[in-house]
Amino acid sequence: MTETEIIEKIRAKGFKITPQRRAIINALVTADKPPVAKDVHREVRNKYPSVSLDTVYRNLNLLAEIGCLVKYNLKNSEKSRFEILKHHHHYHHHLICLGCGEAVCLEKCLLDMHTDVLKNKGYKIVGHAFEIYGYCPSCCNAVENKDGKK
Amino acid sequence: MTETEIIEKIRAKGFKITPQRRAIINALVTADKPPVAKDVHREVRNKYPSVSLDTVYRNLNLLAEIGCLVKYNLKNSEKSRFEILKHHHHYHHHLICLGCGEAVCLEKCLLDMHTDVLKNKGYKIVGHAFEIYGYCPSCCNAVENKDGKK
DNA sequence: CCTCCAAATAGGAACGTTCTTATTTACTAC
DNA sequence: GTAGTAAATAAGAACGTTCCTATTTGGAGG
Repeated sequence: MTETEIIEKIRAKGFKITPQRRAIINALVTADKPPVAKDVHREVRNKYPSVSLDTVYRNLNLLAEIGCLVKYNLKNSEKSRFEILKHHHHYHHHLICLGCGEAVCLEKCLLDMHTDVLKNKGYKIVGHAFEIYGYCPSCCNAVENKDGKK
Repeated sequence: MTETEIIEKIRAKGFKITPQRRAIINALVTADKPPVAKDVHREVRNKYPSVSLDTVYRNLNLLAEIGCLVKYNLKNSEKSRFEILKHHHHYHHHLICLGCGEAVCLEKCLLDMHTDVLKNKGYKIVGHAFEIYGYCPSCCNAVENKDGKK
């Protein structure tokens, strides 16, 4: 997803385009790897020194809610990372070592993983979590426009 | 898993049995639903009023590391819940509403979900995360005893 | 161009969780 | 039993993230 597409989507949902918001989006699309909030904050401060960390978080979460990026925690309660959605690849699978915390990102999708990938990584699997995000029936009606927000 | 089995496992891994630890385990196995850390803390303080929250967290994380319970966050960065492993059901699947935050625990396993469950819940799915926990090849060697710890 | 209002912001407080440090305690071997 | 040692503890500081409040600002409509 390009910077322009993201800005268009924000506008379409009825949110405003602020200089801080632009700078945050720019930091995200130009990052080499999914940054943590502080990376984005540091980057944005180069241009706007008074931007608050809260503003960064608010915008990262907004972008996640409208489906422009995915937010994920590699290990339980480590810092969150924020990755702009390229193509339409909503899946995000990780193979995480409980010993050292190292995470391997898996490019393949769910079902393939079970058959191929897991066998070949040499990991000893002790558990997994699979969570699905969406809108429940009663929220679905209110979701089309900005009402999807909390 | 019973209280006795858990204590045996702790001993087998070379960790010590303290009164606080016993009380924490007891609070976990007698809870009706997976508690958050504060629930456990409140419960344990009835017996040992000076137990610190840190001690509760340290023990909950230890129990997760040795595979006696699962720790999970329903929505991104909500509080963690801690569930004693009954049977050998390592799977933990949730259907989470991005609108209201309500979570439905799914009893069925991964593959079934795709075919049956998702269709019938009336949720509009916008994404999911699937994370696998285990030990990487280089950690596997050091895992048999307490070296599996950080 | 002005006005107006919802949305966005900065700053700091609050929350959940982990870390640090100094002290105490459970187990082991004598 | 006693001594020695690694592990566990309490207390509070620190960290990542969210919330609260008062102020400012983007953009729609006159």
